[in-house]
Amino acid sequence: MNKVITRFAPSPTGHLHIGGARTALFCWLLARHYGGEFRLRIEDTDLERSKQEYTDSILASMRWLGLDWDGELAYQTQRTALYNAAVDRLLETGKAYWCSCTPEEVEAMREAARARGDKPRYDGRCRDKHLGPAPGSVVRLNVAAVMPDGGRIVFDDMVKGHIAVDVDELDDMILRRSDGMPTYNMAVVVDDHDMGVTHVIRGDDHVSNTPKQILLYKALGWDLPVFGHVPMILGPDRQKLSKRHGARAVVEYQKDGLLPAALVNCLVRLGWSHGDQELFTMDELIEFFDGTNLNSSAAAFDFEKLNWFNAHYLHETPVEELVRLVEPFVVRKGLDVTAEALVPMVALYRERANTLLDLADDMARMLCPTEAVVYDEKAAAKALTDEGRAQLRALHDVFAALPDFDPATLDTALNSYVAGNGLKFKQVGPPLRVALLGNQSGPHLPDLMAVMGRERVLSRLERAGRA
RNA sequence: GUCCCCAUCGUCUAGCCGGCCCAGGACAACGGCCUUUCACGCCGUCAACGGCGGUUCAAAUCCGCCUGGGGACGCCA
Repeated sequence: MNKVITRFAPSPTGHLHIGGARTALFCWLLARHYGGEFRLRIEDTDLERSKQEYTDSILASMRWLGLDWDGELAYQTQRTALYNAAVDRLLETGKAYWCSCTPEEVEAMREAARARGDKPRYDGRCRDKHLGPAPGSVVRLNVAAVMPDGGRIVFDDMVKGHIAVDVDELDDMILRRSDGMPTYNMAVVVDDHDMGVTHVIRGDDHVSNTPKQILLYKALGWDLPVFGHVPMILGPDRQKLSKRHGARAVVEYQKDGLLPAALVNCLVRLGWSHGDQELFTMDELIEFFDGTNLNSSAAAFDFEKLNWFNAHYLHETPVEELVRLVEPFVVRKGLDVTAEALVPMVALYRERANTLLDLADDMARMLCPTEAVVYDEKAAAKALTDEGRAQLRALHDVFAALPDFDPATLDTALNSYVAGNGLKFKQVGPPLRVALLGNQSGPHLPDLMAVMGRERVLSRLERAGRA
């Protein structure tokens, strides 16, 4: 088998969204699996909507996901000579022709076709006029010249299987726009051929472009790559993913404190499987992803499952690594802590957090000024009774007098206080929790207090104990 | 409207060259265990082959139709 070359070709008109990310992931994995190349190409021929900031954002998201690319980044706007040469060749061989119809005229044709119940299309009226270049003119493909006998365009899709379309369904599409820029289908074919792409994997919104592109390969006399059209990713309501479904862009997940490993794992399972296995390391993915076991039906994105993946990877991440990852989130909350001080806190909360943002929230609850602790209404009403406050005042003095402030000492002190005063633990535990963090959940009390430190604990007990 | 694609638990999916499947795994939900709280973890329960016809001794698996969903039809990509 020749070297496998795949490519991801986003257009810089927005951030990298999860659909594109999954396509990129599949392309990357296939290339890595076969020891081939994964190329990246920026499709910026739409001068109106393409923005450098989006290119930068897409690249940043790719790096964050761990999808590195081979060779130079290609920009279509810098490759116009290539497209022009191909269009000219088509013109010379009669496989393409100049068309002087205005957009309005073409739109009228489409309307007429629609009215007849036909597929809206260009009627080919300039095909035999032998027009030359003129301002406002475009170049169109001469389908009849490429496929004189009509017939069908057939191809075997890696994920969809056998697909066939009548040549009659295709019209003389524009290859070069009046501004001299190539159209999408033209540029894609020229680029994929020039870059030696062997496997074109993309979203299945492109299946209907494929016969058109195959026509171009034929017109140019080039070998076809293998096509693979992966189904779309839908929202939880099975509708097309849109803003109202929440985060779509990879950067948003990054901001929400998701781990790239979790997003990768979640995305790869949307449309691909390896038996019953759910969790994969990158190495395993590379080993198993060979282009088979791709699912041909659309999948709904499940935020809950992403959350589960994230919690899993978060719990697996070594504490030191986690500290490094959570630090920016902690800083963003305006907290002033050193990484060193964060270590025991992260260790304490790692298992109960689902995202880095959760973890930062937990840090904030421990580190904020005493007066900023927010008491959960229900918990406070139940725990901060007159009796509860009295316990807190007594506890304050017990803890203040302790020789050490480590978990063992605190555990003993707390238990002997409870036992020595003929109390039940639930008379002391709940008020203590509310005093410390404002709510009723969290780590084991002695561990929590040891990590928070005596000063903070006493200050919080003092505040909550005030009548 | 025309063309193309798709169809297993609420969701992601395994199975789909027919019998091993009165359909397996995971998320969610629910119940329990663990626990001085909350999580984590562990155990368990609920839950699906869209409909109708064929082919066959036998169909989730093959074929047809229907229904439903999606996509495309641009001088966007």
